[in-house]
Parts: sequence; structure tokens; C-alpha cells
Amino acid sequence: MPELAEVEFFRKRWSAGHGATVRRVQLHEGKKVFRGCDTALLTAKLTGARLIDSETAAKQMLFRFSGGGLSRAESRAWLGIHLGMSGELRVEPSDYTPAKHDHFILVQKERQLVFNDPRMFGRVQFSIGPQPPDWWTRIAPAILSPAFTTALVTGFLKRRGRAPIKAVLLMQERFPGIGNWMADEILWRAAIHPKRLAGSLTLVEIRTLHRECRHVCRLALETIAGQGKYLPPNLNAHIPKSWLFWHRWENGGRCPRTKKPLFREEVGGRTTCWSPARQKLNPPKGRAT
DNA sequence: CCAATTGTTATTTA
DNA sequence: ATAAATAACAATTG
Repeated sequence: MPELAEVEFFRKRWSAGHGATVRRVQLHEGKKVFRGCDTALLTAKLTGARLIDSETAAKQMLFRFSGGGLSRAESRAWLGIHLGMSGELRVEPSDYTPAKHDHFILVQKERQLVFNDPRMFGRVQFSIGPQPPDWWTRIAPAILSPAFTTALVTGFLKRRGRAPIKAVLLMQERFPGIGNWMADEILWRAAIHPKRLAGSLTLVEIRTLHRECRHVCRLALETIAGQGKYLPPNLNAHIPKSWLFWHRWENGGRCPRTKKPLFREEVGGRTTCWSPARQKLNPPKGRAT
């Protein structure tokens, strides 16, 4: 499920545990979510450590710890979580009994921080050291950062020129945090057909696409993850009916803007929904880049 | 039994 | 050699 804004929603949930010590680490040894992770080390170092703070980048979360089993030279521990397709983070009371797919739990005095992931496409990573690890700093600059320029997008679309634009929007190395529904939402707002080849977009279309990438990211973060201290009761609580989001899976769903029927088909390996009345396959007049 | 799922990566094909 | 398409991963649901 989780894309950019949902990931921020879940991180914000766990922020209830900021400042508190981890009394116990509970995990399902050998599960796929721990691939490449030294779980013995993780358990040793996080037990007794304090969760200082956290942040998100793209579809990843980083939780920072100090104290506990960490030596002075080691300084900090860094816990990375990727939610994959079906992962979620919850906060449960201290007397909570773990459920089947609760693969990783940080037990604090007042609460349990739970990572649940039935399909296990998600991932837990762990590193030690004074600075954030490579797997974190290597994440591409955020779409909402000044580094995400139209020039960057133009260059990328040119290199991926033979791929449908829908597939290109899913590439995390340039569009960090965008997933299937956000890509559809962006293309729908930009009025660009998902099957258009990336290299065929005109300069005007690229500018529109760039703007809608930022717009959808900003709106989704505000709407799904809330503002300031506020956290919505659930992921979709405040998503307006005017977004494609609500209609893309409905059978007989209609475009919120044109009121004409929506269409679904696999594009770039993923089920894609668009509004044929709004998103045309033939490029408009103008120079392709 | 078949097909589907808001993700990523390894492998195969062009 | 590069980039695009496909398969695979795992669990559950309709």
C-alpha cells in the first residue's frame, strides 16, 4: 500500500515513541523482511537504546537511536524500514499480544511499536555509526526539494525515452516515493496518457508533469499524513472525492472532472487507470524533447 | 483453481 | 552495452 504520504503517516505514528527507551526487541528470526540484516546485532544494540527521532525519504523511514548497547565511538544506531507492498506500522498498548505478521516490535514502557507485513516485500535495515548510512543518503533528492528541477526531469525522460511515461514515473531513482496510485493521479491531473513514450513529451507537457508531481506530493502529504502534530484517524480519512484515487478501482468508475468513464489496463507492468476523455494518446502540437 | 494486490530486483529480451 | 520487458518474491482475498 504505502507510497510517499502513507509512509510519512506511518512514521508519524511511531513518533509517539520518540524520547522513550526500548526495553525489548521482538522479531521473527529468518523472515524475509530481515534479508541482509544482522538481527542479533540489531537486538543487542537497540535493547536499552533511546529512540531519538525519525524521518522519511521516498518510501523509506529512518529511526535514530542512542545509548543502550552502543559504545561512545559507535555513537548512533540507524533503523531503516521499507513497507513494501503490504507493510504498516502501528502503536499498540504495552499489554498487546503480537499477531501473526507482526515481524518486528520495539517494546517501550508505555507502548509497543509494531511493524506488520503479511507479504514481506518490506525490509528492515540496521547500521551503526555517527552518520546516517549509505543506504539512506543514496536516496534521490525529494520531489518537493529545490533539487527536483524541470531540467532534471527532462534529462531523465530523454534517457528513458522508449518507455511509457507511467513506467518512468515509478522509477525511484528520479521520482522517489511515487507509486502506482500517485503516478496515475499525476498523469490524470497533467492530462497525459500513461502510454505516451517518455521521449515524446513536449516541453510544455514536461513542465506540467513536473508541476503536478510536486502538487500531488504536497497535497498527498497534507491530506494523508496531516499537518503539524495532527495525524488523521486513518490513511484515507481526508482524501477528497475529487481525486482520481477514489475512482480508479471502482467498476464503472467515472472521471471526477469529465464525468466520462475511466479505463483500466496494464501499462509498464502495473494496472493503470486513466480518463480517456482527458488523457489522449496522440501528442499535442509542440516539439518533443 | 485462477486472478488480483498502492513494490523492488534479478533475469531475459530487444 | 543499454534499456525495456518479464518473472519472481509471499500471503491473502475474491
